[in-house]
This record gives sequence, structure tokens and C-alpha cells, in this order.
Amino acid sequence: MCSMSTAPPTRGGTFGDFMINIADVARHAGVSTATVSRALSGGHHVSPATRLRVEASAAQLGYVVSSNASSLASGRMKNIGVVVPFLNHWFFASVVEGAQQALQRHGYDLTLYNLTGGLEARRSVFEHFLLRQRVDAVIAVSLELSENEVARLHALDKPLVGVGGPLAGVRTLTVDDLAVARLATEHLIALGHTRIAHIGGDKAFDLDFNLPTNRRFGYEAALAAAGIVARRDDFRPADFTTAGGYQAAKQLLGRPHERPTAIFAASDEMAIGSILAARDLGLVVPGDVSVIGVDDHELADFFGLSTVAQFPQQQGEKAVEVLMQELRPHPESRTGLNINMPFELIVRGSTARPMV
Amino acid sequence: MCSMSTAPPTRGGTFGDFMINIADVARHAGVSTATVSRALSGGHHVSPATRLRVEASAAQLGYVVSSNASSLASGRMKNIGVVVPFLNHWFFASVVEGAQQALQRHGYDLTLYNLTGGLEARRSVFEHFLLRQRVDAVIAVSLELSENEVARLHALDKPLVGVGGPLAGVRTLTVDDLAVARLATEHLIALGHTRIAHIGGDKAFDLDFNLPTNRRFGYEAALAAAGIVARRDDFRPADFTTAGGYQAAKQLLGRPHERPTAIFAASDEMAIGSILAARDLGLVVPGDVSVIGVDDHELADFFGLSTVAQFPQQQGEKAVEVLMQELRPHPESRTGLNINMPFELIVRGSTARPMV
DNA sequence: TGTGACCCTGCAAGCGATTGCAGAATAAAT
DNA sequence: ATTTATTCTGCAATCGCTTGCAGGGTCACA
Repeated sequence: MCSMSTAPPTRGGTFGDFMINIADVARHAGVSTATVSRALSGGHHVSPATRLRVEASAAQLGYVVSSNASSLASGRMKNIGVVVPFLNHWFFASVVEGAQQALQRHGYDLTLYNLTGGLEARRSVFEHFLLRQRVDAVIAVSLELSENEVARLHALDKPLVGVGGPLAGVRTLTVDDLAVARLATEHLIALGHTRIAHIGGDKAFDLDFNLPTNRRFGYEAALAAAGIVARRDDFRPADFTTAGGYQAAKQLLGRPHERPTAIFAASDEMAIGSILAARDLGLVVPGDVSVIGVDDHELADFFGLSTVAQFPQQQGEKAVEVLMQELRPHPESRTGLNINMPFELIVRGSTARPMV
Repeated sequence: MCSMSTAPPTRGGTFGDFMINIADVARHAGVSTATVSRALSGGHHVSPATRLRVEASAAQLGYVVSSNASSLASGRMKNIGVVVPFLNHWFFASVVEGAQQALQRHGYDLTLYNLTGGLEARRSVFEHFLLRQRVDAVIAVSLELSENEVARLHALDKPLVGVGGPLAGVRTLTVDDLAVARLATEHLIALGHTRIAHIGGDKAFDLDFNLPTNRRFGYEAALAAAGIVARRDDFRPADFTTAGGYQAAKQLLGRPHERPTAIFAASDEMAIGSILAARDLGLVVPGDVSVIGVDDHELADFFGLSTVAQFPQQQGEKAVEVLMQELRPHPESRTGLNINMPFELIVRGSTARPMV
């Protein structure tokens, strides 16, 4: 039933090592291992009858191809690496989840690399883990890669796609942050607001790429286009957390007569913080102040928060599709370097016309 | 510099396949591949001088062991599989993050399996992905496994540890949910509360294992021990979301004179929902009603929520430690089947003595 | 100087697949 | 019926590394 090799010194695995291998299946089906291999992978160049027989044998024996042996021989790993800065955050977790599901559909595994562990960990990922020939391609999520790191990845000569970018010389999926911010701001303007504050980040706060800056620019562009002069003190930098948004909003709304009638927060978490701050100040949302965010965070619905949704899960899926495209022997219609991802205004109850 | 094999038909990898292999290093260092292998893995049975030379060569050539070849030959994958029901949730993401970091320290990769994709996806994970000989061990996070699934995992003859359990016949890390609930409830009792409501789940709501039920029992046990009779209508089932907690609390607190003075919510998200519900009803926390949760969610601090913390990240790390223990050639001090994980009462501002 | 005991190192046989090449079998064409 | 084109299938080399075994050195002790 199992391997009946000429009993060489047994190695590998633990003692009760009864793993079915391709030779067992071949024997069982009465064909060569070559045929088994072909039958089980695509079935080309194998007669239907044989293929069926092999498949039956494999199923009966509960045989599953050893990915190591297969990879070693073929050079295909059926595995892709996903690198994220943190996992413990709604956005990243969603991207990974989306990628994971898409990969699973394609029969690929997902190996996760998490950079939370600090610089040392980061280095080891790029100088060691990713070079182990374990992945066919890499998805880098919201990562600012140093030149050195990009070089290393390119040296792998493996497809690489970024989510959130752009990343110099790397195919990247991005939402147009500038447009997102403009859309949110324009929504407020369309409602009649003219005194619109912004909670976000600027250069100094640029976490990944220029996301905060871009959103700020979008906000400013929308105001400018509407002929509204942005006041300097209607912008507050914050750290993209609920608490940060809360504090910033407290400041913005704390000045009774100087108060903006609307706040555009660069993330839903900050927007939620703003809503809570408004309440604590005795203000009504959207009566006294409208609030809009970005993300469509899971709590957005609960808080009735208007927002510009981006779809992280879908971004993960799309990244996988792009990679699958490139992994195919003859990449057909390669997409351009930068792929724009959709976003969408979702109006809930937190925005309304300003009171006159 | 690179492989100078007798130019057989080139296969595997893409064209520019300039991967340094062990033979290159051996040549460069003037030793055999066997010695390179030994020098690079532990360095036992190799003279210090040789080892240094080999290490230098490897570094100079930028050589990294091919994990496939290594795994195939040794039977060790240096990779472990982590199976989670969702990723898109604070708790799971934290466990995975903890595990990932610990694994990285041990030089292991983490392959993620996510069961979000429904039954079909779940089946394929257990009947295909995990059997590919790609992992040395499996960590199952908060999974209720069917007998069939446990059987399959055991058939792998690979270490398996669960996080959140218990899981029949599987070494599992668990927090004692009953004790957690009792601790939270006792805190309220110690403050002088006698009318303590509970938002959680019961049998019908049992998501994973009996977590909701156990927490409910803990609550009841604490009340009973204090000689307090639990009122039937002081318990509200909810779905462990903020919105669910909000609604449940609205009901509990909506009855002016029948109102409990404290709420123990089985999760921080529900506790936060409760706090928001209380505010919406014009009640002050903790003045009118104390609220305590479980988890120490990232927002707990922001809301000043008292809670019983569990440490998911630490749970992930611990799971890895346990596995590493078992993967060692001679498992030394095996831990028992069930390993209790720590939890801790964190008192913030949401709990106080009841008003008299 | 002889002689185990030990320590290093190399040889070569795997690990379990994939795949180019060529021969066998079958079908199509003349 | 013979040749040619087409499928199928098997042989055997290979992927890159690990490791049991044995040979060669070195060293200490007698």
C-alpha cells in the first residue's frame, strides 16, 4: 500500500510515516508516476480514461501532491507572500482576508509576513524569509519600501504588486486619495456648508505614502474649486485613531462662535471620534455639525456616519487577480502600472444641510 | 559564479534564473555541499574555521537555503499553518499577529487559512490545503472542529494546538471564561451593586465553544455566591457587536424604575454599545449605571471602559511556544492538554459604586 | 611510535514530484 | 495495406538540499 522502496535508512517525518506518494498512486492505477503527475495537473496529454482511473486511485488513497516536491521540480510554489505593516487593524486585515479567499480559489496558499516586530523583524523578512524560494509572488500592503527593499524584491524576479501606493516601479492598486477627499468635501459643499474643517495629517504625519497629505490636498482643492478660502485653523492633524479624532474635534468645536459647520475626517475612526466629541460638547450631529469620514469602517453604520467607502477586501482580491494574470505563462493583457480602485460616497445620517 | 551544471535542458523558474544554490557556495568556500549544509544549520559537526568560511561565502553570494529542497530532504517545513474563522476581527487578528511574530523569531513562516469563504472553502482547507505537506504543525484559532476535521488533522500526525477551546483531544489554550465572568461580576458586586444585568449569549448563541454560555454561568455563579437572585429579565442576549450591545442596553435601561445599576457585557464591543445607549438615554456612566466588559478592546481605553482583559497576542505567542516544544526532537516537559491563559481585571472609569 | 577515540569532511543515496524526449499505440490519409 | 500524423505513456534526469556512513586527520595516552 505504501512506499516499498528498497528499505533504505528511513528518514524524514516522524515515525509512523505513512504518507501516500505519487508512486503509490501510480502502482494502484497501473501507470507510471509521470502519467499520474500529468493526470492530476490539468489532465492534458493524458487520455480521459487514464485520467479518470488515476483520479479515482488518488481519491481512494487520499493522495495529495506534496507541495515541496512539486515546487522543487517545477519551480512553482503555489504560494504567495503577503507583507503587511500590522495585522491588527481593520483595513489590513480586510485586505488580507480578501486576498486569502481569492488565493484559495486559485489553489494557492498565503504566507503572511507581518512587520510589526520592528526593524529587526523587517530586515529579516526582506533578507531572509522572502528569499527562501517559497513564494511565487509578493503582495505588499500599504508599505513604503526602501529602495533596497524594492531592489531585493525585484531581484527575486517574481511578480510584485502593491496595495496602496504608488510604489516606485511597482504595479500598485490605489484609490485616488485626492479624489476621495474631494468627493467627501464636495458632498459637504453641495449641502451648503462653507465652513468645513478637516482632521487629517500632513507631511509630518505621512504614515504610508502621502495618503494623509493627498487627502488634505483633495479637501483643499474642493474648497478652492468652490471659491471657499480654507482657514488655517480649520485643519487639525491627528493620528488616525478614534481618540485622536476626538481630541482634534474637541478643539475645532470648542470655540462657540468660531465653530465650523462640518468636519471632514480623513478616516472613519477619526470621524467617529469627532461625533463623540460633538456629543460631549452638547452638539447635535448633523444638526450643529456634519461629519464625514473615509473608509466605511465596520462601525460607520452603527454611528450613522456618512463616508467615502473604499473596499479593502476587494483590493486584496484584485491584487490576487493581477498576480494570477502575471503568473500565467503568457501574460495576456497586462494592466498598467497603476490600477485605480473604486470608492463610493455613502450618505448616512451624519451629514445634512447646515442650520441657517 | 552560478551553477555550471552540464547544461541540461533548462527548466523551472523564469528565464533569468540566476539563483545561487548550495553547490555555488560549496565551490566558493572550497568544501562539499554536505559541509555547507551542516555549517549553515546549527554548525554542529563542523570546525569553527570551516563554518566561518562557509558563512562568509554564503553571505557574500547572498545565498539563502531553498526551503523546498530543504523541506523535501529533511521533512521539516519550517512553516506552520494557522486556521482562523475570520481575520477581520480584532481578536483573531491579534492572535495571528502574536503567532506571526513568535514564529518569525523561530525562523518559521506562517501560512494563513481563513474559513470566511463558507463551507466549500472550509472543506478545501481541511481536505486539501492542509495535507500538502507544507506545514509542520497547525494552530486552530477559535474553531469548533467537527470530528471529521479533527481526525483529518490528527491523520497528519503533526502537532496541533487550539487557541480558545477546549477542543476534544487537542491541546488547547483557553481562558477560563467562567472565571472571567465571575471576576467581572464580582467587581460590580464589590462596588455594592445588587441589580446587575448581563448582556451576552446563551446556548442558542454559542458562537465558539460555550464561550457565551460560560460567561453567563460565571455571572450567575458570582451573583449566587453573593446571595443575589438574578432576575430573568436582567439578561439580554446579543450578538457580540456594538450595535447588539446598544440595543440590548437600551432595553435594559429603558425602564426607569426597573433599571439595573450595572451591566456586565460579555464583550467590550457590547459594553461600548451599552455605554452609548446609556448616554442616549440621558444616563451617566458610571453615575447612573456602571458598565464592564471583557477583552480590553483597543477602544476600551478611549471609552474609559472597565474590563477583564485577555491577551490575544500573547495567546498566539504561547501557542507557538507550545508547538516549538513539541517539534523539538525530544519533547521535554509537555504541558497538559489544557493550558490556562491569564486574564486580568482592568478598572477604568466606567464602573463605580451605585448611587444610593 | 603505536593505537584507539574523536572530530571533520566528503560521498552518494535519497526526499517526491515534473517534464523533455522518444517509443508505442492509435487514427488518418493515400 | 503502407505511410504519416497524432495521441498517449513511460524512462530517466533533474530540482536543491539533508544525512548515514565511512575515510582521513589529529590528538592523547600508553
